[in-house]
Amino acid sequence: MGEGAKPAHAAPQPAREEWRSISDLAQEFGVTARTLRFYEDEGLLRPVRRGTTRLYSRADRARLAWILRGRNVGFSLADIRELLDLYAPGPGRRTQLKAALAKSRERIAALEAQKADIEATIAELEQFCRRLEAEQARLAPGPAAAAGET
Amino acid sequence: MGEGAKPAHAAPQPAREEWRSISDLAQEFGVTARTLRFYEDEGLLRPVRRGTTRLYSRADRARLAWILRGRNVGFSLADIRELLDLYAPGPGRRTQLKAALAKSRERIAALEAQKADIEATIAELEQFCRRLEAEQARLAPGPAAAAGET
DNA sequence: CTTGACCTTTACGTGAGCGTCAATCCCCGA
DNA sequence: TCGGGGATTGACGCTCACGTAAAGGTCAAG
Repeated sequence: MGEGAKPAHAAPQPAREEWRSISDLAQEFGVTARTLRFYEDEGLLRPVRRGTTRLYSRADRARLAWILRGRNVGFSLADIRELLDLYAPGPGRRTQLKAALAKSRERIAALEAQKADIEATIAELEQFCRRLEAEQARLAPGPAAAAGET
Repeated sequence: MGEGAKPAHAAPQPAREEWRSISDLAQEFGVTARTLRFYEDEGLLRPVRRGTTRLYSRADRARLAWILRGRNVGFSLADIRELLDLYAPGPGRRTQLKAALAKSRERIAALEAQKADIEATIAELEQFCRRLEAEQARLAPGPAAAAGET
């Protein structure tokens, strides 16, 4: 360990924040800087600025991870924004609570269905793989070993 | 049973095929006719024609179900076409077998990852729901029962 | 001071996946 | 016979999620 020189009296803050530039963050998450700026325009991220330059905190990174997971499960960016907004400020009013609860449950139901579809697709692909393997085995030792295996 | 008049000497074919028009099929699967024509243009479906009119067989319906499931798990139409093409003609050559196997396994791996993301998202949403329910319970019986529950 | 590596904004381009006319055709029952 | 309802093929439009210049600011090293 011990990457680089540190000032002797270190660590006043409990969490060291470790800010990232946009290109660092992009590389870290396997996206482009364009994508991060786009997400900011869409209201999904709000990095702080030093001058005009964006700086991403740990919270921003966690948020980005959430966003990318949402994207990977098929959420639109609007969906993701809605869920993040839902998540963020514990909504005080009861009607809002009910609405948030309903939306969350809808999402959950849709995700369960999607999960079922994924499992079905995996099952079919695996069966297909087994068929291919059988075919492969049928071809290799079958025709009296025509081509040489050295 | 007994929908409509049938000729007396019925059922020579084992499978009755039950052809569908494009709008019937669309309604049955909850898509539009436009979508079905588009999928045909993209090489995903090949219904037979009576004159110029499309007629969809049971096989077409099964294929469509596969397509829609693929779409629902996030496959692009190009992905779906590739998988269907892979599926269809048992490719004879060993190199093709190996390639098909590799692609299938890649897909499976991606789907497993996606499934994990979905499960994680479901878990978070469920936890969020529990928080909302707790909040709800904290508001209802708390402030001396202001609004009446009859 | 210049160069180069970053950062910024603005803005137009792109591919996927359909939606939406428009014009035409064909068949079927009143 | 004449609508009317559904089928067809274009062809253009639109949204989403970015890609891709273009044109410029800033900072450190050489």
